Amino acid sequence: MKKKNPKKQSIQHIAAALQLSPATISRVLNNHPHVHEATRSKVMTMVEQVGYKRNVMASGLRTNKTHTIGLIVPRISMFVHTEIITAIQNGLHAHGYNLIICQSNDSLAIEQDLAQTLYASRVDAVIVACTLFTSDFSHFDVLTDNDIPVLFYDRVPVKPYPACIIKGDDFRGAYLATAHLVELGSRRIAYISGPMSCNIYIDRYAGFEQAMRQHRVDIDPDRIFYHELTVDNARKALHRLFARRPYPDAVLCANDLTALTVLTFAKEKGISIPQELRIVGYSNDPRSSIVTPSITTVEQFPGRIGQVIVSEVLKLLKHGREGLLQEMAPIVTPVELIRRMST
Amino acid sequence: MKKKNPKKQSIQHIAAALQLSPATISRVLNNHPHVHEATRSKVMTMVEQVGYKRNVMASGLRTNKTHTIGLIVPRISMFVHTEIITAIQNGLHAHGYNLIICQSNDSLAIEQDLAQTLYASRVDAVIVACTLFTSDFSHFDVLTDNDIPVLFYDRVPVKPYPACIIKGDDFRGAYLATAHLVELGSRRIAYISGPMSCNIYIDRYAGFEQAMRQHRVDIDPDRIFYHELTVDNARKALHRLFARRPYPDAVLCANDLTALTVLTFAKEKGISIPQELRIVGYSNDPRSSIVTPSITTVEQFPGRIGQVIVSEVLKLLKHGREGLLQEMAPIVTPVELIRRMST
DNA sequence: TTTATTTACTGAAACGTTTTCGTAAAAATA
DNA sequence: TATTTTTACGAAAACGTTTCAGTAAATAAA
Repeated sequence: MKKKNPKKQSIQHIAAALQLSPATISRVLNNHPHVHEATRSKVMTMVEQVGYKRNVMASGLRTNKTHTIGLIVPRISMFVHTEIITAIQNGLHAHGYNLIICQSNDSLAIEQDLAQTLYASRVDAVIVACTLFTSDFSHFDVLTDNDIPVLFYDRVPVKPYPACIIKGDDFRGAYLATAHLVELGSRRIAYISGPMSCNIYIDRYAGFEQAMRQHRVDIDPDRIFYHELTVDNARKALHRLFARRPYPDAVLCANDLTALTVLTFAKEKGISIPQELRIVGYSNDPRSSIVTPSITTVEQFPGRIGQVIVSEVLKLLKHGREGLLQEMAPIVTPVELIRRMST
Repeated sequence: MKKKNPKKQSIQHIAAALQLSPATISRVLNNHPHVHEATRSKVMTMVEQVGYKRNVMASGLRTNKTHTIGLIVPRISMFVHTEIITAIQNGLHAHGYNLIICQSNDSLAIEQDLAQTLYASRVDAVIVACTLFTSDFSHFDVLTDNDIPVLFYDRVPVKPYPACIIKGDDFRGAYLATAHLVELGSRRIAYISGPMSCNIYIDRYAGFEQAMRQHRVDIDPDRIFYHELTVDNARKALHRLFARRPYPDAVLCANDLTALTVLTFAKEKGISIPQELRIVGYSNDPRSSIVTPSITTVEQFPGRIGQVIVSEVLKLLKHGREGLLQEMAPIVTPVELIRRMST
């Protein structure tokens, strides 16, 4: 049973061994009609026997299809992205596609480079979650101009762009979270947002604002912060917030890392959660549920987002770009507020 | 500045436009010697102007190099793997390589399929962290037989296999953890291990055993469990452990998820940590540090493991397989015990 | 029976590179 | 000046597949 040195097997070797032409082998392999049943099985057994595997470079060169999808994401270690990527990877694999995963590290320069690289690889489609700072999207033109469909999710272009767009309902998520705080009685609500160059923070701010206005609660600009959502930045904001009284009675955070940082800070200062300060995060990072007290947050259902992405990508691959033109309206996926001990 | 319809650009179009032969363009693009400086710059400006990007399928077909590395991993969402993958991806990208990431979902059948697929894609090398249940490795033969180097990490073959092997010092990690517990006074130590089909659990058990023996503490077989490290399985084990007295006074867990489950269980039962029960985990999952009490665990330095993997892969790519033969000894990366409140 | 249609296959070109071999022209050497 | 060496480039083959156009045989229709 040991196949020693199977060596490079090509369609031609099979053809020669069977006294057939390469064309026939190819037809068998691609399930083309007009091939005799006897030859088909003869070929298949030989293919099995020598362990032939199609060379995707050769076939890709000929057909202009790689059966490979490119993915650009800021960081695969961010919880929501990890979950979404897992769903995408499993879904695409089930349909015979490979996935090339790239990380931009939230650097625009790297993102630009990656778009070029993925074009060079002639992937069949590209899925992108942008950098925090991507406001110009022309580096993706090389893809769209060459009929490689592009699909954005989560962090998507704010300006119109000829691509499929899938985003969470960030407006609603922030709206629900804010309304929840107000209904519990909070009035001095602080909001720690990400940079407003990114659609998700624009939308979340809008949801926050609308909830505040509808409930006739004033927004204190001194309690609003816009910056990259790192631990350091969160701590700086907290020092400002608790520099003088009155302290805020709630902090709405645009991600869970920031919410966790607020919780740690509160414990250090002896501020009781939720009695003196309520905390809400965003994304339902697993850490938010195991910490004490557990943190109220907004679930985005990353697995479902991944499935939507897969089905949209497959649609684009099947119908080419004509399907795109009418489908320019962004697809918005639902969110849900998860109430926990921090409120 | 708008480049409308740049259309498929090939080396031949550039050649035609410049009255040169494709060979010359190729030489310029690959920095070959013996090309006149004037023509070189002429070609480069034209390449820039029309936005030409090499078709890697064509060049790959010719050179048998794809500049793509395959990665097979049980789940990208497992913390250690997420970190390692991030390091690998960044490291390889810096050297001009793409990464195709695949998940086996801990299924041997999928892993076998993926090995085939990656061979079909003619990746330049494959990096693998095996399934929990991979004990036969012949499905990777298709790669090694065709001179595609294979590199295993973390979960590696237990039998000799012609591949580069990189593993954490699981023996030492478990030894340190166990010795730590014994030195604190624990004597009735339970150990929740993963299935013994996998090298990491074999090694960890050996480390546990050696520490127990050296400190002359008896191992009670009723307090040892071998199973997939899920929450459900952990809870079953805990029910058995706490079905009758005397209760264990420490639980050593082969991963942090299990340690977290033990912690939750103890809180439910009103068992005080660490006074009545000490807990140690493995891997330093971020959750283990933010929970109260924080959990003592073993740090594996995933970022460093990723760097080692990258440098070994690059070595293999540079020297081909001859370097492999002498280098068959596994590379072992260090670990460190992190003491926290749970002990 | 003859003619039209279908079936089963082959030959050859094409996809876009890289690379070997060959050959002029230029430069160095005699 | 004549000869050798070096430099700069072109022609063409090759990588392994797919597919178009074509053909001989088998089958169906007339």
